[in-house]
Amino acid sequence: MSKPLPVLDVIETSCCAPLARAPIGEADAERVAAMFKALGDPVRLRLFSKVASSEGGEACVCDIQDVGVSQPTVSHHLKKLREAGLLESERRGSWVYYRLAPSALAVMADLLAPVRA
Amino acid sequence: MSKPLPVLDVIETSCCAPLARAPIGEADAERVAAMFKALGDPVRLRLFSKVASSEGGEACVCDIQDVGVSQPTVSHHLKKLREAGLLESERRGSWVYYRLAPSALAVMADLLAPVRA
DNA sequence: GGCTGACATAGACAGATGTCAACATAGGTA
DNA sequence: TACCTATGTTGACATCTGTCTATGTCAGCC
Repeated sequence: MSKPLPVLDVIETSCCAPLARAPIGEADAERVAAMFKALGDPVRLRLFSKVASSEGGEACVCDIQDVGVSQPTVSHHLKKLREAGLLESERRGSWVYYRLAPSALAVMADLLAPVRA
Repeated sequence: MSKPLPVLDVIETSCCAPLARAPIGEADAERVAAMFKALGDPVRLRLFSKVASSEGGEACVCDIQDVGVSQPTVSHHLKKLREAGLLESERRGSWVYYRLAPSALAVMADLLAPVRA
């Protein structure tokens, strides 16, 4: 197995086999679906992409909140992304900075990895 | 631009830059979010994984419908996966076979590719 | 202290979503 | 023809979700 040890409470560095390798289990499906669901909204996807692509790996809310919805709605979506384990946040002075959760991208990319015949 | 020509009606073989490379545009976000949204339900994720991991690359509905919900609900979810461009279906005799849409996995995996610093 | 800016929370609301039972359809078999 | 099996469709329902306005909280500045 390429999964040495389950590290943290959320999905860390690895979760399960690629979706195309073996049928995902019921419990794993629940957790993984929550991650994909978080990206399943256009506004959240844009916020996530803005954070992920921002210089220095983090972005202040004020830098990314121009997505066509109200400020509370932005805050609501960022919370969802945090709860899904995709983003982390930290307050510094007046501003709150968001950055990618360490292995969020890798976990999802692994799940979607094509299985060479 | 690395997007020579939009080929089909859905996202074909490529859509846009990885989420972590540049902020995704509004229109692209709409289309991509629909794909992730389709995987954002545990039942759909399991159905998708069952099809994707099935031998020969395709599976009859009767082989995958044991996911804890009624048959109409399974049918409903498979339709959603089809509409999202993730699965294709074909009727052969009494049975309907589902298989992975050609580049579905690759498109999503590319979007989630980490951008090496 | 009071004020202002940045962000989060609470509550309300319309619309979307997941589920089921009932029905429809399509193909095989007799 | 009639019947059965496999699957899709319809309509109804409760719940979830995205959005807003209003309000709260926290930090800096006067």
